[in-house]
Amino acid sequence: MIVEERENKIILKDIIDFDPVHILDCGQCFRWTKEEDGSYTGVAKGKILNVRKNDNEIILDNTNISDFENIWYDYFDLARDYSSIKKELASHDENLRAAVDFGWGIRILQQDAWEMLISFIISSNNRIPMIQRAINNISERYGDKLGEYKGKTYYSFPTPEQLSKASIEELRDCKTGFRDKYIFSTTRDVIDNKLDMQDFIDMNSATCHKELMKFKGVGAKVSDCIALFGMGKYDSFPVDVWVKRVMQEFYNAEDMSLLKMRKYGMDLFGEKAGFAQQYLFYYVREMEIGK
DNA sequence: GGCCAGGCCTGAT
DNA sequence: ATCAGGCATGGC
Repeated sequence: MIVEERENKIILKDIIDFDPVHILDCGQCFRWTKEEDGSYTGVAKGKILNVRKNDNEIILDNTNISDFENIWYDYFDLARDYSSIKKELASHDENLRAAVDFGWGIRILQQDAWEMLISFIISSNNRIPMIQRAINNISERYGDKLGEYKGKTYYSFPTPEQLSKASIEELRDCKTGFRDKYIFSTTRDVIDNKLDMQDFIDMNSATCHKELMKFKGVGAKVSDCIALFGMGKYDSFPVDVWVKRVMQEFYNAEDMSLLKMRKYGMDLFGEKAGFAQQYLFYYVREMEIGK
């Protein structure tokens, strides 16, 4: 990969295993929107970024070399060798090979742990467009105004302190539905007990998973998503309705409870369970397999 | 109008 | 430990 700096842009040449559509539309993030020109604009770490692909180049617009090195390099997980991950998964079984071939450009973003905690509480029994809307509402009302890009205003995701200003009713007004009280409780928990998300990151996967479930609104699946997308726990295996279909259609798990499917997936794919899950999720959701 | 969505909580067994 | 039933909201 070659990194070139231009006016307000970073160009990544000879980059492999990177496709903005696969990465930003595979359900792991909720704050990226597709522009009319096919590029994606989103917010992370208090910055607005636009991403697009041109042949074999990735163009990061509205940034500079300093932010690329300090923020986006890690955010897009560019230090990781996805070719070897895909090779290992593809050799595991034919279904995984098909899933990896289909979502070849997926990378697991290194997102903010606190943002993942609240975002995936909102995700429970919800749909992705509705989740995005609720998170945008929360960011607009309680986050910081970051600026404008292509005529639209962007806001940061609120800190625990900022979100603690919201009442349950105000959270309901953000279209969080019945999850309003969970968000309120979790935020109070973090503030009142001075919890540091870094402490969860420092735990081993099993402990982290168990501790996250102590928050209201966080069950096994939501805990796995927070650990996988916000805490670098790549052996997590979130089982949602789509992965449930995968396990039933591809892995003979017809009569298994969700909790047993989770353990089964972790046993099958080991330390790469999270990557396997993400390729499979994107594959079956796009193909609508099992629906 | 019924069903479902990146499920979780509560209460009953 | 496991299993119903309920739950906001909106698209199909």
